[in-house]
Formats: sequence, structure tokens, C-alpha cells
Amino acid sequence: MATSTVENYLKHVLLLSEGGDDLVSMGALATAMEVVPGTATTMVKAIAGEGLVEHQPRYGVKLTAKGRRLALNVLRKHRLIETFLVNVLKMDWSKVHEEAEQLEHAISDEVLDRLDALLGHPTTDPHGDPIPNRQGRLNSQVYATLATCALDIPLRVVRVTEQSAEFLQFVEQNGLLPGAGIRVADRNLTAGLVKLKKTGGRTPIVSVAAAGKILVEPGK
Amino acid sequence: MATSTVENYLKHVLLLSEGGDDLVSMGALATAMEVVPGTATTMVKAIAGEGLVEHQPRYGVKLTAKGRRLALNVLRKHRLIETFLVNVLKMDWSKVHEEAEQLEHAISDEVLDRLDALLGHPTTDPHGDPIPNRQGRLNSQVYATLATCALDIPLRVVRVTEQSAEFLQFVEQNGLLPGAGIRVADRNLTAGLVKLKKTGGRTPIVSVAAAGKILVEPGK
DNA sequence: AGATTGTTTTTGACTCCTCAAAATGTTGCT
DNA sequence: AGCAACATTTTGAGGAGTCAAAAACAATCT
Repeated sequence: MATSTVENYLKHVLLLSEGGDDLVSMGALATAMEVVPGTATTMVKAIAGEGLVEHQPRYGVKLTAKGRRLALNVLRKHRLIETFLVNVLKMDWSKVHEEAEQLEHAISDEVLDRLDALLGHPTTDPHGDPIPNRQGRLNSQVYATLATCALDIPLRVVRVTEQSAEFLQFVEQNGLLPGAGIRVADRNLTAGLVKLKKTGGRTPIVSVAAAGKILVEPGK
Repeated sequence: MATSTVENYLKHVLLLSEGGDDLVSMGALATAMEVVPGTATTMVKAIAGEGLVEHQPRYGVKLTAKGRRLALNVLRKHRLIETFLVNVLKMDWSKVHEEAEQLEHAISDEVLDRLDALLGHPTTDPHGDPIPNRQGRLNSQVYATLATCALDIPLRVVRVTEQSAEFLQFVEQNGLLPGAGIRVADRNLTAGLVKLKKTGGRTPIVSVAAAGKILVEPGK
């Protein structure tokens, strides 16, 4: 059985490769795992020996089929737990990520399936992140962001791709939760600012960096 | 923060001292932790250094006030999680102990409190074991067992003090879940057998060893 | 008292995961 | 091509938790 450290490495390789099967650099992986690069190298060599990842020395790492299966299961646990914490226990959406980081390694597959049923087999978590199904299929649709989409057309927020509590609170305070209707009024790349217009009249201003983390689709 | 290994040592010292503040032997602790005695000695010395237990070399170990507080919190988590798994997720009561062993170290105090509220502040878990409240008060009433109580008076099962899945399944199959009405028809200490009589007519026979693990109170 | 039995502690070693710092390789620039 | 800048790997070391086996101690039985 993979230790929770190994599960975390696999999960981060999956998240950093974002669907594509390109290589993840040691630097990026080390940063995500909050360890020094040498540690990541050591660990990657170890789990490569177990057939969980393929290591191209000096170029990067990618998941094997086996590693991908494990990583998707961890991700499924993480996102279903987040959904449970928000929908059932009514926890603050900005706090559930931390909590799920711990629980995802402690929960069994049986509890996972029962949670899934209790929640009605949700397809996304409270941040709009897609939840892999039991078979490990992941809806990896590509969305536009508030930093890239066309101006002045009606949009709907579908996903927020950063988990830090501060950022999530900022998003909530500006009424940009998944599901919110919105349009981009103006974008000034020189100043690095994006002016929004909410249905209801509010006109929050966010940085281009923040806007790039808010995914949208054309909406009513 | 105590590691989950430390939490487990503290929990087992608490359970083995059963309310009383007498010393727990290294041998008993090692057996409970499923490690060799030398490991228990090493660990106890380490956590004694952190002020969590008091170690009387060669005689045993007991919790300090600080250690007891932590141990009770772990026990509270364990038992509330078991209750959640059975009452909400409808899991088999013989399986939830294993699951809770993992989850008790991963869950935050906030989630704990929300679970507690969701469940309606239960005072016992599905096995009848008392759940410590937030302040760490533990209802440590002393009950008779089927191995010691008077014959032929109406009883009610209140608690089953062994967590192995096999034993719990045996208890369930004989209709001896907490809450069940029952009386002891006969007890033969030589043969080591206890004959029971259920309200409803069934007359299960259990060993004295098993009977000693089923706690009862006088009941209609 | 002396010897036997059983428990506890000590010692040395091992695994897992980590870091710091030195060594090595890659890439881009002039 | 030669060099600078950067990323990666290697090396040596340490903490946490564990085991096996030897040593020390306590309790009990002649």
C-alpha cells in the first residue's frame, strides 16, 4: 500500500500535468510538495521503482497507468470530501481544502462510495473542480478564464482553480462563486486589471492574475 | 502537534487504565500497540519527555493531565466517527472500528464538533461505548456483564467491549446488540458456558469469555 | 539465600522521508 | 565555441518509529 506521502506525490504529478501527458519538472513537483528539489528527485526515483511513475532523468516525470489510477482515486477522495464538508457539514468553502488534504489519505474506498451516494454522485466539488468517477474518468473540459475570454458577453463562473483560503475568501466576497453570472466590462493588460460587471450591478475589479484562476463558460 | 503514533499510544494508555489511574504495564501497552516491548519503552520515554505521560521505570506508565486531555479527544473522535459511519452512512457496525482508527487522526476539531451536532450529541457509540464530551468528561459507569450478573432477571445490553469484526458479527447474529432485552437462564462455570434467554424466545449460548465482554443493566 | 521465570530496558540496526550543500548537466547568450 | 545561469542529481546526515537480541531487574519458588 502506498504511504500517504506517495499518494501526495502522485496526486501532485497528476495536477501539474493537467490532463496532458507531458513531463512534470522536478522543480515544479518539489514546489508543490513543499520540499527541496533533492527530496523530490529521491522520492521520484523510489516510486519509479514501484512502477508508479516514469522518470526521465533531468527532464521530468509522468504517471504510469497504475500511478494515474491511484492518483485519480486520491483526487476523487479529496473532492468528494470537500463536497461533503461544504454540503453536509456546512463548512466554509475556504477551509475545506486543508481538511481534505488530511482525510483523503485516511478514508477507505467503501466510505468513499457511500459518501458519493449520500451526496448524489456529484460531478464537481464546491470550487467547480471535476470529481473523477469510480472508473477514474475525469471531465477535463477546457474553459476560458476571466483573463482570456471575450469582453461584454454573459458568462457563468464554473470553477476556481486555486485552493488558498485567502483567495477563496476574496472570490466569495466579490460574489464570484461557481454559478455566479457575470460579464467582463473591460480589461487593461498594462495595468494588469480586469473590470467585471455582475448581474445585479456590482462591478468588482480583480487583477489579471486572479482573473486567470476563475474559469467561465458562456451563460444566460 | 502529537503525531498519530503518539495519539495512539496515549489512547491505549487511557483504555488500558480504564478510568482508574493505576499504572499500565509496558507489556500490555506493547501488546495493544502491536509492537515489541522495547519499542513501547522507547516511545514511552519519549512522550514522558514531552509531559504527556509519567513513566515509573520498571513498573509502568500513566497519563498526565495533558496526556489525558489529548487521549480523551482522540477517543471522542474515534467514537463519534463510528457513530457517524453507522448512523449516517449505514455501514456495518463490525467494520467501523478499523475505519475510525484511521480517521481519528485526520479529522480536525471543527469537523468533530460539526459531526457531533449533526448526530445530535450522542452519548454512546454503536457499541455502547461512552463518548467523551467536549470538556473531556467520560461517563464511566460500571456495569455488570453477562458473566457476572444475577440469573433470570430482565436485562438490557448496554455495551460490547471488544472491537474485533468477528466478535461483533457474532454478537449481532445472536441478537445481542446494545438495546436488546435478555436474561441469563443458566451459567456453568465449569463448562465455561452461559445460556441466555431472549425476549422473543431465542436461547443463544455463549462462552463465559464472550459473556464477560457484554455489559448489561437491569431492564424491562 | 539461591535459582528460576518472566518482564522491562538497552543496544545496534533498519526503513521512510527529509534537508543542506556540493557536483553535474542543460540551455541560452555572446 | 565558451561561459553564465539555472535546474537536477548526488552525497552525507538526521529524526521518527520500528525490530531483534542481549542485558538488567523483580518476583517467586524451593
